[in-house]
Amino acid sequence: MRVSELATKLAINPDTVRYYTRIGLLSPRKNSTNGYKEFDGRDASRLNFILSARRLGFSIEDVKHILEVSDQNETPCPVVRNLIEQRLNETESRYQQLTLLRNRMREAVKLWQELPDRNPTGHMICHLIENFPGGVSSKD
Amino acid sequence: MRVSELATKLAINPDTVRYYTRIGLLSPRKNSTNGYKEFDGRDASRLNFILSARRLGFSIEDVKHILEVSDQNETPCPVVRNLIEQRLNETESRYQQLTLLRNRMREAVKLWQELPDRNPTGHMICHLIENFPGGVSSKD
DNA sequence: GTTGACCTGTGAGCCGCTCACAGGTGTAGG
DNA sequence: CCTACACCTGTGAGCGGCTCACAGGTCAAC
Repeated sequence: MRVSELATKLAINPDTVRYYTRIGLLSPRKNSTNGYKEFDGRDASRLNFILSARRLGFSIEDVKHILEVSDQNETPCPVVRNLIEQRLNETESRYQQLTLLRNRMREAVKLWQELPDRNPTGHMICHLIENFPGGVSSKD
Repeated sequence: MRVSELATKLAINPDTVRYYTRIGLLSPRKNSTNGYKEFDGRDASRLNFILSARRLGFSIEDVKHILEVSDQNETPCPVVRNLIEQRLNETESRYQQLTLLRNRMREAVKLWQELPDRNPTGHMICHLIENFPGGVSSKD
């Protein structure tokens, strides 16, 4: 199986397959006559694993680590349980940040419907943005 | 005012001030004897504007665009209203994605508490990850 | 033999900083 | 005047995870 066939099978970009190979997550044989990558069934399940892990929020570095353990025929499960706790914490934190951002943006859109346009002045570029609550205090 | 003083005043990294200067958002005078950047009050309010805009989810490119309009003494407000709609849409979409990811991760953590560790096999690297519901269908 | 769709490896681009580097400058203390 | 030492300079690279661009090789069908 060559790059594009594998990529099509798993519904991803061929360049992603090449990329994973480049960074050592996949190790296809190379056709000795033309140098093309040749993937087999094991490569396909390996790639399938990588994609599943990515969908669960594991980083490429995490995946690399998990594969190293598994490649030594040790169970990667403890590592996996450990890593997902960390990644979940980070995700919760990003989620909070993003929720706050979304709320600010929604509030801005709503608030700005009531406000007029204004020309910039020497110390004000856009009053909509600069007067939006939550900026750096100006009585500093 | 020099880089570090301005950075301290607005509680950001001096390198960020340098970066914004580098990409043309800020244009401090240069001290002719030593080449150091010299910021004045207008630079400070400009930077304050940039930071406020960033906190509202505008991209650097957006900020650049808004500043260009404002620098020609035109009101940037229509542009600002237009841009925030786009950014809000993108943010809502990222928010949905992140919510789904967070839910998958939480569910995985919960589900995996009931499941044992297992050694890798020829076609399975980590059953926790590969058997997690929502992966690519295997009856393909 | 020619077309045209595939393949190769490598380098760069995306975003928004942040850090590293090598060297110049400013200031306080001896 | 000399020495520390903290600051400043510009530029280049690194982060993550791809994605695209490039120049050229390969292969099947006609």
